[in-house]
Amino acid sequence: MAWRGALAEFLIRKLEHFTSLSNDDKHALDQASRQRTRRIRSRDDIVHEGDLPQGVNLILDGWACRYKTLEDGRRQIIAYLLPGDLCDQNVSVLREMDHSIGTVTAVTLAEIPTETMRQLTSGHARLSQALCWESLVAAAIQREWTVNIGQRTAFERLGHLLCELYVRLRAVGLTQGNTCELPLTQAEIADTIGLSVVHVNRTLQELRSVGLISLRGRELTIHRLEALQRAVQFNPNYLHLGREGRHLDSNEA
Amino acid sequence: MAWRGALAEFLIRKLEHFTSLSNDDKHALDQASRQRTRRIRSRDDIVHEGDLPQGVNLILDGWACRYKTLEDGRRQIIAYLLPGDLCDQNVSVLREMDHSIGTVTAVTLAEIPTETMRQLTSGHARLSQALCWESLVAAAIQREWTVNIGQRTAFERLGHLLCELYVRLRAVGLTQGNTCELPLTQAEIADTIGLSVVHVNRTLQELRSVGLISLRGRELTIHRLEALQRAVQFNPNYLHLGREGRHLDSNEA
DNA sequence: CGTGAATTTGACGCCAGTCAATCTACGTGG
DNA sequence: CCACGTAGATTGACTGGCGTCAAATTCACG
Repeated sequence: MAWRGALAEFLIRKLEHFTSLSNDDKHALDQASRQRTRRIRSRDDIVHEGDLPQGVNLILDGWACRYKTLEDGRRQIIAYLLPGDLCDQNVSVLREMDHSIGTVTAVTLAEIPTETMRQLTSGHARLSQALCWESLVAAAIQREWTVNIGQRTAFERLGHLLCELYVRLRAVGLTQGNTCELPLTQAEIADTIGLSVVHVNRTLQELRSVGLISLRGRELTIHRLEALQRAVQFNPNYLHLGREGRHLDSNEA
Repeated sequence: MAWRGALAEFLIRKLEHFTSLSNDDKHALDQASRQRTRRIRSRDDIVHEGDLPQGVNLILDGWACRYKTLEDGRRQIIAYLLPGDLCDQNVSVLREMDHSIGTVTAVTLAEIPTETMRQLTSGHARLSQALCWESLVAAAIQREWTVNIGQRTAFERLGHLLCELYVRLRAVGLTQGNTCELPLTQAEIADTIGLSVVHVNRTLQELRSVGLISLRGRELTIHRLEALQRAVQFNPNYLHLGREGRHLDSNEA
């Protein structure tokens, strides 16, 4: 696999869950990722609400999140940005960010200029569709979060979140067997699923005590993924990882 | 105003909150809306989860909603689609709908074929940006709903929803003074903001008793919009209605 | 008017929040 | 190498917002 080690490695892996890309596509993506990279330390802000949107950010390494803060300090984490995730392919048409983006761990990201994005999509039809797919999936995840927070119990919410993160990490090759990293504090989890820290703690213990997961340090293990999925009604269809663009595939690669 | 009465009237009005469109742009939009229109009766489904996505739907008249149902019957309304709203500009790259779309009232919609959309965006740069803006705003609304359900109290959630719907309707000219239609049952409101019907009922009474709103039949009046906005921390910036594309404006219209 | 849907009300219970203390892990400086 | 400081995790006691159940009332409409 020639693209292991490419800066855009995780993005390429993710997009290949939709369709296969040509070497030319992959090369173009990797080149775009090399123009300007930045390293941001843990728990720091990348973008502030109110900022003028800049070009597209691609997470190369580490975890970040979108979040919004209310006047009285309540905070909601709106999305997690994992390696291979693109932030805001088209935000540049907006004048002002309506939320912030901050890091969870130290993050390396590629800043892809708007113009480079334009070239990428206009010159590579397949790639353009794959990028479109990636932004549709991001929207689908946001919708699923609405369902998760709106309808599910604490137990289901938390289990659902863990399932999603595990499956998304697996899609980019960041799991080892049934374990993956989970660099979130319980306070961050709480702000993600609309619960208090105390209740997150108790619910985690419940998930552990029924033998579904282990969580020690920053390492999550899901012992029985199928069982967990059933218990929390996690249906991965919204992640659209089933090579839905397979009718577009060619053998050129 | 030449475009009053155009089928795409509401969409045009909405897009003009972003930038001004040329007569050519408006004409193209209106033509696209005339190719195929459909009428769907109240409380009926337009699209089912699992369906193959079809072309783009434009709501010409009436209210619809996106929703998702869990196995045990719990339902979450994920978004409201109001006149002028486009559903899924690019879904055709997905193989399967991950949620359903149903009507709230009787709805008239225009089905715009994928190919027509392509022509619209490739031949009209300004329009293309405006449509991009509209889908970014839809995503921003979805994020705000996550915040709303995740962090706010029942009182705030409900007030916030009412503010949003009022402001969105006003943006397409569907308000009269400080009143607008609200064709939702309390059960639908409950499934929207993650509360029980009973509690929605009590919270509505609370909003009425403090003199912020009236709601009789299908008619909502917000007596003191500013006060309501403050009381529920509604900040309309996420709707991006401030002509953020104004630097693109020309005088050609 | 009759009938079912929608709204409203009351009583009661529980899930999850709050407050506050304790424990643990870990990095830092003496 | 250990004392100490701090962030994060955990626990217990208590509270309250919101859910559930069930009945009553009003509304919409044929």
